Amino acid sequence: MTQRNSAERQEKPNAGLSADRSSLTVQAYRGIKRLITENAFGASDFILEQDLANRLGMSRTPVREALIKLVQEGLVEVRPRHGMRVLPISPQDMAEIYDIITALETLAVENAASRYHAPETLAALERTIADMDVALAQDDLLAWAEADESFHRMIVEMGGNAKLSAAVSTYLDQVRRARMFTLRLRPKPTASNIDHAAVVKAIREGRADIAASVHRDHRRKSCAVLTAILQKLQLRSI
Amino acid sequence: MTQRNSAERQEKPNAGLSADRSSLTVQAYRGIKRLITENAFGASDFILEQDLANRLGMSRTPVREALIKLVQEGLVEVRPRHGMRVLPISPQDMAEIYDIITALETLAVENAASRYHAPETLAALERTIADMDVALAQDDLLAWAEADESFHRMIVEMGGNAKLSAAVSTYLDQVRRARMFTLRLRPKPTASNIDHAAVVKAIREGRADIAASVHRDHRRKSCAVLTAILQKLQLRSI
DNA sequence: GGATTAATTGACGTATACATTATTGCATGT
DNA sequence: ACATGCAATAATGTATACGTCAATTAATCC
Repeated sequence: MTQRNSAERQEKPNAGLSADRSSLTVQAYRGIKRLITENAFGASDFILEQDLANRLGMSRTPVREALIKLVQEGLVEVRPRHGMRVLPISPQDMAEIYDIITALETLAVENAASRYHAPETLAALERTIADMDVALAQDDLLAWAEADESFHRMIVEMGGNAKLSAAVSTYLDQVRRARMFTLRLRPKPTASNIDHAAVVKAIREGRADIAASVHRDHRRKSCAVLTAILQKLQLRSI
Repeated sequence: MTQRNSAERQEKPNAGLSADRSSLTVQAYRGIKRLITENAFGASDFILEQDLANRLGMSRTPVREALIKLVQEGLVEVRPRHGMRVLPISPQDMAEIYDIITALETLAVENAASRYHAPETLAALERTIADMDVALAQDDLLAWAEADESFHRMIVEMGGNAKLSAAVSTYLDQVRRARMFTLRLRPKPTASNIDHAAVVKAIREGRADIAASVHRDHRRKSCAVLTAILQKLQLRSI
């Protein structure tokens, strides 16, 4: 009778968050993704499935399943007898991905401006702008990047298209490493918040076309800055 | 000893295309996708991993790996003790996906108009338009749909952003079933080719903004027609 | 008789075993 | 010394084994 006592507390509301309860496959997925963002493996060296399995304390099966997802999300590459590696990003990749992000976020912002938003939502949005200002004043670029990403995530969410949010999130993951890399190489992003504020204003006023065009410009500027840096450094890829 | 004979001929140069040489996982992927588009399983009934494995003549492992991909592409759903099923599409899903497709294709068309294209490319493009006219004249809606999809695929390719092409393709897969379903329920799409021709003309002339806005309108009209049908039929989902 | 609980079933998640095949290193011949 | 081919090695792709847990059925209690 190894059945666990049915009196055990139900954890339905917490289901998604409790790390233990989730399957090894998703633990592997999260684990590998984490290792990637923490740059635990030097760019462009290959890691074998078995090594990942050892490191994560599980067998190859869930690792393989996680890798399939990560490959499809464009985060890693798997070469049959060499293992997995983080996909390097060339300036052109960067440009292509940013093009897509720009189009998708612009759509989201356009939709967001056509919808009603609770005052708290808009307040939260403006809080991220304030956070960015503070971070910038303190020269805390990491905090700035985090707040910036929050802002973008929030306005995309406000568009009300879940599939769109998911897609944008995937593409942001693809360029995160490159963005972090350039964070200290780019001029202080002081102008960003002017754009952000303008977008929020347009959303508040329901001016979809203005919100869209401001946001499009905003992203295009970012893209230009980042790709320019990558190219200047003569880096074929990161 | 059911292992297949190792004396089998090498087909390296043909690797990607020969069905035999490709891994069972990709065979499973293609096989299941094919079964879906051929509507081999009635919408909304669940199929177990083992059943799929039997049907495809392989073990559960490659089936599971294929399912992970299909889930992530938004084509199917897997419920732990019920099996896999084709994801039903509600009118709202349809609208959300079309919104994304519209944004992405519009970007591609805009890019396409800013690039040079070989005369053969443009000729091939116009051939699909002719094909659609012929198909429509003969009331061959299936041929029409195929040519229409070719047209859209080609202009997206002409944008020159590979990741963008892949993304659009994924989203088109998601709505293909619904589109096929409505094919005979919608008014004859006679106006489509007017739009298509206008897009090609704008691309030829390098007028990115015109190409973009014409194409956006084109897709929005399609979306409106299709979602209207789904709603009229009171179908909560397909 | 209805509802709650216990037993049973069987599908899934994961680990492991195994055959295949690419890569690496070595030996051999020119 | 260099290229070529063969053997050894090792990582992968796939199958299979197995424990776990959810869903269903049987059984018990009020």
